[in-house]
Amino acid sequence: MDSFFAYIGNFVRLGDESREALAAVLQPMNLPKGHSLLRPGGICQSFYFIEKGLTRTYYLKDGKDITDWISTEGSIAVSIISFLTHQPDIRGIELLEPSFLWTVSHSDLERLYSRYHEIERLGRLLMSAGIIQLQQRFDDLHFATAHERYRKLIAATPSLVNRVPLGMIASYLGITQETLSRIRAQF
Amino acid sequence: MDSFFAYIGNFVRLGDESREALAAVLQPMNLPKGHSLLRPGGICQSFYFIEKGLTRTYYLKDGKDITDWISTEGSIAVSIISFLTHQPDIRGIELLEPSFLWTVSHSDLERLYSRYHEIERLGRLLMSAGIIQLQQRFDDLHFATAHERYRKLIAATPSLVNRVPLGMIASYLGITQETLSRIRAQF
DNA sequence: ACCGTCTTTTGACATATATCAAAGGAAACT
DNA sequence: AGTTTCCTTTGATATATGTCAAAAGACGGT
Repeated sequence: MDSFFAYIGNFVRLGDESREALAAVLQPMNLPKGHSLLRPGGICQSFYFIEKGLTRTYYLKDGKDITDWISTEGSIAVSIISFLTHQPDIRGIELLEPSFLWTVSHSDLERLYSRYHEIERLGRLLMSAGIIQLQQRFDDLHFATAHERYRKLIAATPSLVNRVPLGMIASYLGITQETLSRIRAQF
Repeated sequence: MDSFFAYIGNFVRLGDESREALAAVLQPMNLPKGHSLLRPGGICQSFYFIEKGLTRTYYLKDGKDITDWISTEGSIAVSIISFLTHQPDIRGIELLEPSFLWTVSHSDLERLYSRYHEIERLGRLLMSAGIIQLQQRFDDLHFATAHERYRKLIAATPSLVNRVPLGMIASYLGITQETLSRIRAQF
């Protein structure tokens, strides 16, 4: 639980009351590799803070499996559009490694938002951080070559190369597995 | 001002007090075509609600002018990373048509966030809507062809074709002007 | 109405990446 | 250890899009 609050601490300093209220809704989960947190086409009812482990968000497009996002220790896994709109979305979430997660349900979070201004602020800041992340990834996809994108990814999270199958990294970068294999072959 | 509050009303129903506090910080601006709301490399100190007119957010990459976002009547123009982080960013904002805008400064907004839980909530919901928009655009860039992206854009906002130069639409779609011209030539 | 500037189209060619196919390796299960 | 399944590499070819260049067209100011 400390790792979760350390993460939260990057965004806001909670008072005792709201901190305890938030702690009270956290659900610990210990799950095996391959476990599905959300099936494609379902509604994302919770977000997951990853204390230990690795997840990916993915979807199927024309029969191909596309990795949309990879979440590592100390970050959050969620199907964001579904979580925010409460509508089904094509994205699913699965564990790439046995993982220890803290779960927060949408309904609990809504209740906390209404009751605690501080937590509403936390929500705003988490969303803001999400926009920044997504915008930066968007810029990369828009105007960096596949080669540059791969270099940036391994610079940011070197361990992924050994933890995530090549095909998943490739679709995350917006290229095919074959192309990534060739990029890799030239350093 | 009504158009601004109509927009806000999509997200949250403000009480009288917070509504008046928000109204009090709105600054109307009437500006000519070509006016620069933010110079590339500057810090985005405000966001702009467009009551009438058209803006684009852009940046320079390797000497090329890239249109990052186009904002039309009834939406918001802002350089989001700079606005949120208070850091300089490569993006600038300019008017593509003479426009009537409502400006909200970052510092006013921060004060309102702290004072009114309702406005903090509004901020959270605006950020959430921003993530959804950006994610959908990201998905398109990732896995729709240039042809599909162009069709979607004109389906969503047909008037843009006549209001925005081709080169700007092309870079917004992530392709060159020549490619877009050719796409257009085949319907 | 004219001139200069900005915008769009068209052409020839180059290149990055995709697709299809098959073989080689590595990991997992019994 | 052996077998199945998954993962990665390599090859040949196809395709979408980019780049460079120049002409044609539209627009705005005087």
